[in-house]
Amino acid sequence: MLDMAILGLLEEKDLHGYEIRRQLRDNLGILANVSFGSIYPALSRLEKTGAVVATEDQATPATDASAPAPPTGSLSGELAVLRARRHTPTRSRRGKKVYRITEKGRLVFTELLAESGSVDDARSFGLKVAFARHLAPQARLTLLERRRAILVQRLAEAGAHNPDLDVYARSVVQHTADSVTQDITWLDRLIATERATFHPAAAELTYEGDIR
Amino acid sequence: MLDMAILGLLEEKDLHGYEIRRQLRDNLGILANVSFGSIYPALSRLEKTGAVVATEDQATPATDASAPAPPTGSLSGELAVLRARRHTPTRSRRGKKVYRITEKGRLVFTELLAESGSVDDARSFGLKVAFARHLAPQARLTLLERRRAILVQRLAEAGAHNPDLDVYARSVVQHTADSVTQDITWLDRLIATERATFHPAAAELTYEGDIR
DNA sequence: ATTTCATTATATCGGTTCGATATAGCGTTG
DNA sequence: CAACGCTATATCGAACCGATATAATGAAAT
Repeated sequence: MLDMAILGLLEEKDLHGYEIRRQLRDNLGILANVSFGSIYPALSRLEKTGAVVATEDQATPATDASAPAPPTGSLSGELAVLRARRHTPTRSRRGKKVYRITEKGRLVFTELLAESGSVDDARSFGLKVAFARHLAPQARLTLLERRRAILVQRLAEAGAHNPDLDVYARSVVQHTADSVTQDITWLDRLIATERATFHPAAAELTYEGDIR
Repeated sequence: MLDMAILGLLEEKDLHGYEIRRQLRDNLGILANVSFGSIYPALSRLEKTGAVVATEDQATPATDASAPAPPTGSLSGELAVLRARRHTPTRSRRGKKVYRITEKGRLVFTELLAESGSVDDARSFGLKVAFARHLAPQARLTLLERRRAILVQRLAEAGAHNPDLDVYARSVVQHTADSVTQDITWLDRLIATERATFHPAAAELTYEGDIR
């Protein structure tokens, strides 16, 4: 799921891991404050499958420290340099690895965005919606309806609130149900808007029709 | 986190894995439909640390099939029995492993419930609230306030919604923020009730006072 | 009667995410 | 110039999920 979001960001411009996290955090705020422990493995995955390529940070103007053995005079200094080298063979001086999306990556992104899965989780669904502008109107509508169906079903199954629950359990269950209800309302608004823009004229005719 | 919930259920009565899942699903419904891939490892964990003990299913009244070599006359029948025995050396006939909470388990439960962590995640927090009746009034209040503080901070950090977001991203972010706001409102109600029951008389005096 | 099916029941596997931790370069500020 | 905070990458263990395998049981269908 993170993969999709990362590819979505890289579609706009090349970024490195730290920036990706910032973008997610700053732009999508509450929805996606993702850990580095997720970001970097995700980038490795994507690189391994060829969806992205890691390029060196070309912006290394001042203080060229790539000399083989800078005679610092300090032994510990030299050792530190070597240790750093050993640990970061492919990285540039600043240690920035800028990632660029490939053609395959663009394909993968489209697939991930359009695939039927990843709708059960609120987080994953939210991320999909956040990048829904890359979807065809039809696929967008389908996505929203699929999520709606899941929430409705979940609400129905939870159903009749158990009477032998104490105040706290009942309260939290009720509140969760209310949240889901609000989610559905939100989806209904989105779906309505979506339908209106899709066929603005025949809106009243095709209304409530043959959904599969 | 699951550990706490499981111990909470076992505090009421002995249960086996399948039942634990059902209880969570049926009672807490939407909030906690937990996978078996979480339940069974959790039970193993708890057993390993001695928080629970696995007992045999003693309820095997009718059709006593524990005879060493029931003369079924059918060879395949005998073989089936033996194969079942081989695969389930510690399990009873039905394969049920009923878990009972230990004294240490009760202690662990109290600790898990009272610990300051596991409040960032909506799920974990929900589960804690669901078992909040086992908490002291003070600890209960603290739990609710801690969660509230986190949500408020999260909302503040998300802050000024980015203007250069498209309709979809903006919509999902806004909706998420609304949900969090509703969560806070809910918490406020709970906190108010909690305070009222804690010191019913001085409610108006200590009102809006020295929260840490 | 027996096959078939749904339910009950336990268990493991691979993959994803998180939180914590380690490391280090860099810029600002005291 | 030392201390601090931000930028930046990376890895680790633990938790959880979804899928899958296995098997016993009971009821319904044939």
